[in-house]
Amino acid sequence: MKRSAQSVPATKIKTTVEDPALVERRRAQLTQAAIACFSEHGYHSTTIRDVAERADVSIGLIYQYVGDKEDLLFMALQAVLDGYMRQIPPALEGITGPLHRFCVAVQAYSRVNGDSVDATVLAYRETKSLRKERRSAIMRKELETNELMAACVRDCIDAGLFEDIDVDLFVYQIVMFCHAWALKAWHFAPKMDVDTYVERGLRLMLRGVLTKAGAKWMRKLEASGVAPAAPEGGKKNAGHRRL
Amino acid sequence: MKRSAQSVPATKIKTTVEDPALVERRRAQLTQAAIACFSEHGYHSTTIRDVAERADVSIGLIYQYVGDKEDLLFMALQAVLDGYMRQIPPALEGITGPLHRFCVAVQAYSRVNGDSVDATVLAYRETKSLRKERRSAIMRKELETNELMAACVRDCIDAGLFEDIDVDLFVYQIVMFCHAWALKAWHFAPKMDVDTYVERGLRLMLRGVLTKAGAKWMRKLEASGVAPAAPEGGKKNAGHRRL
Amino acid sequence: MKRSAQSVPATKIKTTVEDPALVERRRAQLTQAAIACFSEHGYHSTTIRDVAERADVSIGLIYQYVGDKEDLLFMALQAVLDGYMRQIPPALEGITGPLHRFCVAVQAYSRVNGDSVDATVLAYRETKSLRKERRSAIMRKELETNELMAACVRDCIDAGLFEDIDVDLFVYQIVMFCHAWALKAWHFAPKMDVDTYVERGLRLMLRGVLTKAGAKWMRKLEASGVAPAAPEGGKKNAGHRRL
Amino acid sequence: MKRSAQSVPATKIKTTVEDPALVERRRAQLTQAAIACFSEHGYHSTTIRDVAERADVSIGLIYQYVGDKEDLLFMALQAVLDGYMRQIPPALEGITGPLHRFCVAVQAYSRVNGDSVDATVLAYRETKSLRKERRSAIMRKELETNELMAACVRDCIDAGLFEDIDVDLFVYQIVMFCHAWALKAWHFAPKMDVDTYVERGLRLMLRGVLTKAGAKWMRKLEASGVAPAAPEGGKKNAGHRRL
DNA sequence: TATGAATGAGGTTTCATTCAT
DNA sequence: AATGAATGAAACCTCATTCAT
Repeated sequence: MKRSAQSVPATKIKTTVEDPALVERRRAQLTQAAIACFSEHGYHSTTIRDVAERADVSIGLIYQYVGDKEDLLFMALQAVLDGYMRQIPPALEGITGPLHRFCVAVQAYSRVNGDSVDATVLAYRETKSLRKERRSAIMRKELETNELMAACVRDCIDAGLFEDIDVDLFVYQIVMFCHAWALKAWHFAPKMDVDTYVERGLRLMLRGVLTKAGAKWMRKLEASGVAPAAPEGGKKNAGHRRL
Repeated sequence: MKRSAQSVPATKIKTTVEDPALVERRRAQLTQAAIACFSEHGYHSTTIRDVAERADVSIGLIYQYVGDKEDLLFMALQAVLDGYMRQIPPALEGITGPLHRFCVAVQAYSRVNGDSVDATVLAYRETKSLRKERRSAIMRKELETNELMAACVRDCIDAGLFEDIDVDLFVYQIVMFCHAWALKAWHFAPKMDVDTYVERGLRLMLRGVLTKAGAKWMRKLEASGVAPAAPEGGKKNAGHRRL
Repeated sequence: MKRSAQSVPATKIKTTVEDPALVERRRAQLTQAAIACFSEHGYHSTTIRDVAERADVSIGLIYQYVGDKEDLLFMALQAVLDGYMRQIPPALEGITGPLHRFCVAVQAYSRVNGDSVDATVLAYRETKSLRKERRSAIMRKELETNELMAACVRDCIDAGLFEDIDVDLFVYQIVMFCHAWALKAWHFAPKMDVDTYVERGLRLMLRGVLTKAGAKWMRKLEASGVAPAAPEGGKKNAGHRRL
Repeated sequence: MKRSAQSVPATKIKTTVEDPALVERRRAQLTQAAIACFSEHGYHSTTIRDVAERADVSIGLIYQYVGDKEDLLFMALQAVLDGYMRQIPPALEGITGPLHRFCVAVQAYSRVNGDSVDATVLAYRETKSLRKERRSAIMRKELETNELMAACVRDCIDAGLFEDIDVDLFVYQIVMFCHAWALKAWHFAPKMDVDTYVERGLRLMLRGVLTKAGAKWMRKLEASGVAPAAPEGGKKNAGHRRL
């Protein structure tokens, strides 16, 4: 007696609730709870009851806003990626110098990443737990985010500040470097804070990429404190740490 | 919620079988099957029965060589990391030039990685599914592997071929870059092969690191074909910008 | 991570147990329990736990011999219909007179029916709870059973004992009449026993069907006590009008 | 497992609405929707939401006119049986000849049955899903309906048109024969239409029951076209309709 | 009177693990 | 040492029913 399964776009999520505003609010609530639970114990080890308790709702309510558990994962991963998309553009607002924009973009990226280490790790752990169409949707979102940074890189190249490098590869190198902070937090967190981490890493990576003109601009930016400055003192971890 | 079982080092695995040679053989067999299954479907979605069938043994037999399912995961992850440890030293055998050694080490690393993409992804997905002590054991193993490359880097610095960089950070940058091939295979695999990928990435990363002397050596190595050579004419990839 | 679904004949039932003899034995055990439970409370109101308890096995065991709850229903209904198929032929063994065979077949049929009133009712209640292919399999079985009686009817016609009637319709009339005993047990059971019921009904139905020759034979059979005899003096039922 | 609620006659249904006309209207609306849903998917597989949607009302509204889901089933089954009660008497209006009345009654009965095959099947499937008191109420209704036909039969006997048969048994035989059209629609519907079915069946059944006088009358009726006529042509389904 | 979001008990099913053979 | 049938806890999900609006 199964009811037939309409072929809906794989990214639409079932709900029995009619008020769209309510749906949005509840979904946000559930997504937050899901991110917290999944980050902590992983997707499979988290029960629906866990999420319900975390969100302070009943189990039944969840299934009024979501078709199944996987939907929660999908929503969670989308929200994580949306975080990047949402934070970078505002950070770039009003900034014009291409190199400056690039540095700010990386900084913004690394901050989102640093603020939600668990969520980033979650994305690496559980994206494969989604069925294919949704996995693709997530990947597409990742590429869109990368594109924000890629645009900055291209501007730098066009402005003669960067060598004519492989943009895609370079951007992914930066992204992976940022993610490494989250993925290898057990290694880095005790040694330094995110900003130090990014600062140092960026300097390493930029050295091979900046043109002479780019290097000159960089020094200016460093002087004004908006770009990775040469470490003024105790290299390894001046005493911060967190996580 | 049981934790410590102090008498037994957390990394020892229970068995009811007495012949150590047999234990070793069976465990190897199970580990291979586990890696295959876990890589394909993930740890949680794989059943003991799946592993038993893949290993062509009975379910009961598994529990004679293993205490529980998590042991299989532990064995699998260890084996994956051991792969790196096992492949790099032989590759370095007989090679003396520090820069040459560095390049070969990276190459060896990236090849293990390229040959077992699924296993690398597995490590990222499922390390957190281990209980803490074992997670630490896995991390320790990762650091040991990194140390193989770190030694090469330090030699290059000491030989004046590399600037005086943050070794740890640089090594992790390379490692992450290699892993990215596996983690983002969906993005890179359709565009190029591993060797091209590493070649290009390495060149990007080295430019900021080589001293003048290092750069000279590099050109020599490239000429002799053992190091990332300037692309003579892009293959799949003729249209991309590059360094 | 779903495993692909082979298209097996819709009537094959999944098992994880390898020994076919054991499978058969356990399935029989489960089928009996299922018939009992389903007859008593209906299919939907019966829980798997109910069946497990009735069969004195664990819940898990059931799922080693059966794919899902519907399989239990299918097995139950098949077993019910098989009952008819199994009982009628032996009853006809050695009997040669066409009219005699017809009477014995009906008698056998009505006895199976009378012995498993609940099961017959179950078939009427729950056949629709099966998915289509299986529903068809059950219907096919019903027709096969009817064919046993249809053959007798045809023989009677060929022997000139029955008029040239619509065999199919006549057989179904008899079958429905038998089933009515079960379906309307609340009405008939307090008034008479099955044999009386069939005897009377049969006489009603035969009167319109027997040829003169048939009627003569019938009287002989009645005299020898193998066919519905004229009631010599109603039992429970002395006051009722009768044929 | 709760049972009796003695104060309220088991057939009274709870409502929070005071206007009796409204109650009646709404209940009729709900009953129609319930019959449709239950016939289609069965009682247990139908959700209250299904019924609400079919009736185009809210879920909450249902519970203002009905105590629980079983009430809907009860109302539905009552309505189905009422259908018979409602259709037969008008059909008999003005007809005086006992045999004529009998034939018309059967015809009317079979027509109700033929027009609501699903509903008849529903009654067979789900009557047992009612608690006992209500089941009895339904059975009583069935007997009342039968009584309409029994009266005709008795008149025929008294008029010397029928032999002195067991009225109760004969009526049930006819009723079951009619129901068989619904219950075995999968078998009969492809072969003939209801009227043909009833016509043929009735002739079979009447032959054993009509007295000589009855038979004469019958021929008259057939001649005037109001009774089962001898088939004029192609037996099996001259090409009419089906289910 | 009408609505529909919220609840949570309870059902089906899976699967790690045990243990008799 | 090897097998695989048996177990049952625990997970996901449904849906009758309530109640605030």
